[in-house]
Amino acid sequence: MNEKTAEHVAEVLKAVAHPVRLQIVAQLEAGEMCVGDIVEALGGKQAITSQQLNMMKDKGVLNCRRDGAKVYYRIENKNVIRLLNCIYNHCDDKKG
Amino acid sequence: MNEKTAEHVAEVLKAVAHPVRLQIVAQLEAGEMCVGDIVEALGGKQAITSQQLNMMKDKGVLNCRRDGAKVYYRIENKNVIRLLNCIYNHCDDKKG
DNA sequence: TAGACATATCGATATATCACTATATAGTAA
DNA sequence: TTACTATATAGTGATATATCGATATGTCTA
Repeated sequence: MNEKTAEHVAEVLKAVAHPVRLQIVAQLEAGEMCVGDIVEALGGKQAITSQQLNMMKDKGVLNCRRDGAKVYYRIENKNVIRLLNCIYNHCDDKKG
Repeated sequence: MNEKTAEHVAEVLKAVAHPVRLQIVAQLEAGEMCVGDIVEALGGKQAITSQQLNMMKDKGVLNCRRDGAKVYYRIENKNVIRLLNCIYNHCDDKKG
């Protein structure tokens, strides 16, 4: 793996390498959600959740659209889903 | 995803979410290597490489065995390889 | 317009990570 | 033992990240 690729990949991985951000992505796997619903679903704080959503959007993991007062986030980088599946397998392996 | 799982997964992701550590893992995909050879292959510094190897070992990503004066590291968490493949696919997608 | 609600941003602080030098430890060979 | 090679660890300062309360911005409705 060349250095440029490594740096880009590390960026994407860092974007999701956080407990709350992983849970956000897991939530969004089922479909887009607005900020308020994500906050409620995960029991987080509004400001922090918004920051994390924006951060993942900046890194290309998520994208969003505004509908009236609400902003709906969705997974933009579909490979993140595959990544999550790899991780779930890992957890299964550790159990078995 | 429950919080406990999310925390564990985030730990593993953080362990590889670094350009040099990604390159180390990519190197080790072909088989075990001793520290000195990894240092030489990636052009890093001895101390830093050793720290990163130990860090990934602590997180369960790598494991090692001593053979005389040399210490050979290998990938312990095979799912990290699958993870890398997901990532490579991601890069391909971005190009195409 | 005012007021309510949804989301984003600011500014401070705490903590974590990074790369680095110097040094310590472990093993080999004389 | 000494000298040498291989690897690990300690201590430091710079930078990055996390979290927080407070506040700003955007959108709707009346």
